[in-house]
Amino acid sequence: MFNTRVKIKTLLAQEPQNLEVTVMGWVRTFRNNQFIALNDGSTGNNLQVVAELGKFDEELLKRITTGASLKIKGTVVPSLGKGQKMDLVAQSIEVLGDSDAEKFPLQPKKHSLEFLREIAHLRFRTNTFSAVFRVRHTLAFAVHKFFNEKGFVYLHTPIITASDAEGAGEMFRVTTLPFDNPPRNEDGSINYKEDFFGRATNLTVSGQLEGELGAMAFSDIYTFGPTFRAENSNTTRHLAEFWMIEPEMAFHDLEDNMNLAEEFIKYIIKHAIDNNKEDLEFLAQRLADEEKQLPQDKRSEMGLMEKLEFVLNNNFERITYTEAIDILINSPAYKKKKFQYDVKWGIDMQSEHERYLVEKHFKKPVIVTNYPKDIKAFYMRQNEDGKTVAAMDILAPGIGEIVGGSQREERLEKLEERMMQMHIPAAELWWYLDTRRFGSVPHAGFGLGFERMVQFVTGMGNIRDVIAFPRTPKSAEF
RNA sequence: UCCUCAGUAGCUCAGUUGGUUAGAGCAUCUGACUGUUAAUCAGAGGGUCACUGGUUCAAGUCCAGUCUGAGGAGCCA
Repeated sequence: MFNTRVKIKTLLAQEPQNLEVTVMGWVRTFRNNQFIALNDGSTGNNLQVVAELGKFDEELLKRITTGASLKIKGTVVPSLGKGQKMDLVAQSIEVLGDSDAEKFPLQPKKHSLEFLREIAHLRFRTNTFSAVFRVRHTLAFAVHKFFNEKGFVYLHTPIITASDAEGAGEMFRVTTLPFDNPPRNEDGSINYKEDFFGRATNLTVSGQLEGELGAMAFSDIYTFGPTFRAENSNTTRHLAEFWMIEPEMAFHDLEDNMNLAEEFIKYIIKHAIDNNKEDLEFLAQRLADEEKQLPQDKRSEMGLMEKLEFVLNNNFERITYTEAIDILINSPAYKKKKFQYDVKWGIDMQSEHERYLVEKHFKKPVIVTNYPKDIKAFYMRQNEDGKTVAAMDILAPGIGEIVGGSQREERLEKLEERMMQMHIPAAELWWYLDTRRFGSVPHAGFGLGFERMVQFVTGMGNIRDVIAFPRTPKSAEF
């Protein structure tokens, strides 16, 4: 029976009044052959356990090494030292699992994030990663809480999909056919009729199309699940496997969509501040220390906590694509030819353009709406001007696009016409088009990259450090 | 995929115009000390200089290729 133990978070919240308790956790450091910093992951803070001199035999003390797991019974008393309010004076110490000090890779010192990525199975045991993943949990929980409170239905859309029509990127093939000798048609092409599903299948790149089917019955649904892109992307903000949140709402237009997205983002940030203040403060300090090494002009103007409070207390800037282009063309940066890529109406904005708008011009999250139809997906609702669609992207400082969404084209003829123009096989998507045939309604939705949200809230610069076991090109360890 | 940079001890790094036995801090081990806060002090051990090939009397250092990692770009969330 292990359940009689007290979690360190619970213990540290109490006053030290000679309580007798049992704790379990992992050794962070063992100082002076006397003081054990014990952590059980319930909080970033360690419990200081005091092993009084002469009370325990040498053989046991030698086994108290960084990384070892311990069960300790003792009495909680006010600490004589300065760094903590309480000590657990040990009566008994049991080593549950040894950790060979010569082989355990984590040391009580600062490690590079790159190195920790190589030992991702152990990095949860560091201050930084335990904070990041507690915050990640809180954010995930807040996602469900937000939508649940609003009466959304959590819809589990399929991971394996037969449609490759979304056009959201390269897909991973799912098959049970043998690679060395697949069944073939007479013309030499692979015969997918013999494959597991009787057709070619892939891992999903988006649950949106299925999400729309749900919205046409429940009014409001959201998905929150793994999403896969087989792009050869090597950046600090792309993963081959990531988690995406995709709400879809019937009887919503573009403005409703923006309102919901903004409220949603603020809600989950607030939830993290309310529930993980210590972790966020730790991460803020980490970020500040890291930025001290940068030249002044590369440092953030705001600390992490300030940035989050700022986002909560200010409305996101809302501009149309056309206005965004005007701002860029009239910017000092453009006039001084600072942009590598030219700006004119119709272009797909480059990272440098988005960064300028968000980080230099507005200095806060920006929602850009009504993009040219030629650079956006087939399902977005066509505007009256004949040139633009009711799309909206939310751009966040330091991250770039964090949300991509739109009001959907609910008019069957318009949708079919657009699919034809963009060479989307309508026959394959008969089920999708059926929603426009039977009780079609104006509706809208968006996709939010969960890891990018976690990056924004934790201040972590690399997306590989906010997902437990990142999948990127040439990397699928663990 | 493209561009740039990097790969030297378990970790973080230094290593001069190519030249004797490749160094430091931390970690580890041994000992000392004992109310410490990444404890401290003394000593010791620890290297396929990413890999393959080449140039040279001589390569960690120069050249080519490969692999891996990082940053930026594209694709996007």
